[in-house]
Amino acid sequence: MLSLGTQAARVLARCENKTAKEVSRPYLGTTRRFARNVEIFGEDEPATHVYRVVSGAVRAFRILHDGRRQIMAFYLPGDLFGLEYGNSHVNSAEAICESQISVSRLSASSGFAPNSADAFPDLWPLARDEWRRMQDHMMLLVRGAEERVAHFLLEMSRRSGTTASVTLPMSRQDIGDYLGLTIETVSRTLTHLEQAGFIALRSSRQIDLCNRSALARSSA
Amino acid sequence: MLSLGTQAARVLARCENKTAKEVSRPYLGTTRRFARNVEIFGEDEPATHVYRVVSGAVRAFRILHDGRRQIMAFYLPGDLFGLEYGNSHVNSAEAICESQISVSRLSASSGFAPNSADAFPDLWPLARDEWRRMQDHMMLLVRGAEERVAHFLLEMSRRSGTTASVTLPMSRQDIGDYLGLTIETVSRTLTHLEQAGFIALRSSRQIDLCNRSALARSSA
DNA sequence: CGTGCTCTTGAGAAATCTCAAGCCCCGTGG
DNA sequence: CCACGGGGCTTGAGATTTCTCAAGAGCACG
Repeated sequence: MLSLGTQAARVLARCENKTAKEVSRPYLGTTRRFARNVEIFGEDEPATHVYRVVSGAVRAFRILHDGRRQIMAFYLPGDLFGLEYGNSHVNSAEAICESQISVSRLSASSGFAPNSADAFPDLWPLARDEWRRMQDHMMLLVRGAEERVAHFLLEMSRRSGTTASVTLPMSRQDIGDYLGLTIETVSRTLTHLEQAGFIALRSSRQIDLCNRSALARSSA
Repeated sequence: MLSLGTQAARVLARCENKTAKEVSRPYLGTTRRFARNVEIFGEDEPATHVYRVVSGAVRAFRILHDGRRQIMAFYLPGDLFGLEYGNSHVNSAEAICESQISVSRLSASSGFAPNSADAFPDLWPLARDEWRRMQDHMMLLVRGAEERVAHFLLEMSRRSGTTASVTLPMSRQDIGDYLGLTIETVSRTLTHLEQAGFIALRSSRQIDLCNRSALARSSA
């Protein structure tokens, strides 16, 4: 069993209540614009940069053997992404809609050079957030369609910081590929939730959450 | 966007080709014995130790609202587990069968005290392995029953280092809770794989992999 | 006012789950 | 040595959920 020692423990403690959005190291990145469906990075590409969504939205995904696409995560404004545990990307990332992405190089060639003891507390909260999101996502994939969709709506609402209504940047296909459902099932489930009075579809991408507690019960 | 700087980049590079099993910091832990189905740590307990399986097998899981159990990971001899990103455990862990677990305290009170730059390369490969395993697991949950079971058998075979045959320490219920299937579906799928000549069930826990390539095709 | 894309809806097919029964293995005790 | 009992595993049949295939509706854009 490895021992982690005093300083690691202190660093862990320091990270504990810090979220990825609060990581406050200086920004060195340039902001780039990506059009809808344009690739930001691809699977197996060397992971040379880290990214932050300034505006818009991003999907990270993998293509399965049979051509199906599994979306591993959506990233919304403020979210960091693209930092890998290895040298190359395991997922591809694309802009879901017209997006501004802050891109910064991950290497010595940037003028800024903290030692690794400084970098560690930056990396750890990112890893933790990613891990938690993924763990929740995994739990989601073994539940019924209504639970998945209800949970998804609440997650999007929470993450976009809205209360009464949520604007989805992604298509039904994206939602389906994220939840492991077909677009038809996603659509039908939304219709059911509307008929139950839990939500109202202003338009297909604009959804009012009329009854959050009922939604939460559905997602439970 | 945060910058990671030179040393972090070097450290990442150093970690790149290191797996959890190879992490070589000194062991300080004492080896404890856990009987079948005995809890090693529980959800929400403070994460004060790190664990390594010496013999036996461990399941890490969460209980869902409705009483169902989702197994997040199995740990086999040589695997490290229980290291969390926060202060407390998110999963519970139990011995699947009679197991010896090496337990070491994760704090300053252990005599061993590397600085965090030393601890970082220990933590990072662990996080990476865990992340990869989880990502694969997630991809698995959106596929058909036969693919899930075939993949599971190959994974267990690979991880236990055997070639022709695999001995499963866990019950059908454990497998089902890991794969998001019922025990009946797991059982039926194994029967199908046997009828197809891909495997042979010596006993319910002892499975010969007669045709690995066919299995791999099934799991693809 | 078409055209193309996305979304919704329907009906039948397929996969998985649920409920129920029975089997197998193995340890225990007569 | 054999009957008994319990847990784990398998099998079956019908219910349920989700998928597939197909058609049509809504909407933005040229």
